[in-house]
Amino acid sequence: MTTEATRDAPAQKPLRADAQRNREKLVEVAARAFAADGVDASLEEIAKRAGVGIGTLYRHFPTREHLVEVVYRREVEGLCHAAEDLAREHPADVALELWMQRFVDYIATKRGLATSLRLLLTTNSTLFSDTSGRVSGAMRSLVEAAAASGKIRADVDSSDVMHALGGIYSAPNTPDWRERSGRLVKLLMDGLRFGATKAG
Amino acid sequence: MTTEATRDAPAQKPLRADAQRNREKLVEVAARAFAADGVDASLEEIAKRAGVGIGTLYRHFPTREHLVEVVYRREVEGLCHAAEDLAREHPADVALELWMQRFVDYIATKRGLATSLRLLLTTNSTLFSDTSGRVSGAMRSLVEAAAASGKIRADVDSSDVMHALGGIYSAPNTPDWRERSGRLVKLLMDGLRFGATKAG
DNA sequence: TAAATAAACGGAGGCGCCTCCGCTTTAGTG
DNA sequence: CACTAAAGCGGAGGCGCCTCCGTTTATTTA
Repeated sequence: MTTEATRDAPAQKPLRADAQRNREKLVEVAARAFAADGVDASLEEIAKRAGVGIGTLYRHFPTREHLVEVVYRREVEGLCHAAEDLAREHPADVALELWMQRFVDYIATKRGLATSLRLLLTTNSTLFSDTSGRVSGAMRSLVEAAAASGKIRADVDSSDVMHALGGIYSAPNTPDWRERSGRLVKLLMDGLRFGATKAG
Repeated sequence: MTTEATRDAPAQKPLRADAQRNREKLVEVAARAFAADGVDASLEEIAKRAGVGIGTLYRHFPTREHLVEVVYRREVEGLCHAAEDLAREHPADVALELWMQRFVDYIATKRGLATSLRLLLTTNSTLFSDTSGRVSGAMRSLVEAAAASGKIRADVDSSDVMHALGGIYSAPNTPDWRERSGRLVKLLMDGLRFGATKAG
């Protein structure tokens, strides 16, 4: 990687300071809006809350999909960062568990975006491979670290864990979805801790 | 199947005569509009051209997708009807060839609708299985009739022919797409006629 | 620091979406 | 035919999308 001003501005000439600020603010506000109201959140409302004109929003993100994509990438990025932070600050098994809980939140937003995200992911295959690669990479290092430290059993593969989490995504959209998913993660952790050399 | 007033109104109490008329006109106009301008054709424009108010359009088709679906089903229906008509009016091999040419037109519209149709077909799997079943059924009877009459070789399966036509759909969207596809159909027919018992 | 210029801003305006509900038409009924 | 209820109509109105371009601001240059 060469030097670059910031994520989201790869190989572009650096944005003017105000433009940079506005762009970041927009993404941040949009992330909240999409999470709260789904992808159909009003772009004019997003612009207003970010304190910019609608024109500014459109200059930065020529279509709604552009904005959704950037928000989604940011989400993934955050999830992966969290993996590193958690690994640094907690015992390996706890880190894994906390991360999986955060993963549940991530899936929750992803479901909010469901329809158009699905379209986006089939249309833009780069987006799909980029993000799924990064997420499963993050998970792999957490699982491997936990296994190496003896906090979870050593005979599991991270892809198995990923697969187990698949149930979260496909579970029906009931109101208690979040609690169910939380329990699923706990259950999964119990299974992973069972028979570990340094169970705790 | 029980008695039903009309296609598109299965198991509903029959529409009032004016409603029926308006509905049909709307579908007809929409079909043209979608073919010409893609799925983003203005619904208000469609309503106007059909000589009804926008409210009427929305009463019959609560969302754009509903309308797209009905138009698409009608398209498929027309394609299948054409198979029967052509089979009645032409020698079996000619019928098959003409039908495949019409199939090209059908694919052309389908491409126009591409993005939202893809979404619709993954969302609404009934639509997918219904239509693909009907289309491949139509093709099968044409191929079998042509094979039975000795106008094309007997050792081909209709699914092979379908597969061969797949190239039409996946071909890049160049301006000369239609001609290319026409040539592909001719080429395919030559292959099918080669070694037929009653080649002509 | 001031002037010059390129970059970015923002919101008015035009268009399409969709809902809502008072008005019109149809299909019965006597 | 006249009347009525139910079915259907339609377009005004409110909102969101997106473009366009005159105005403002950051950066560079002197």
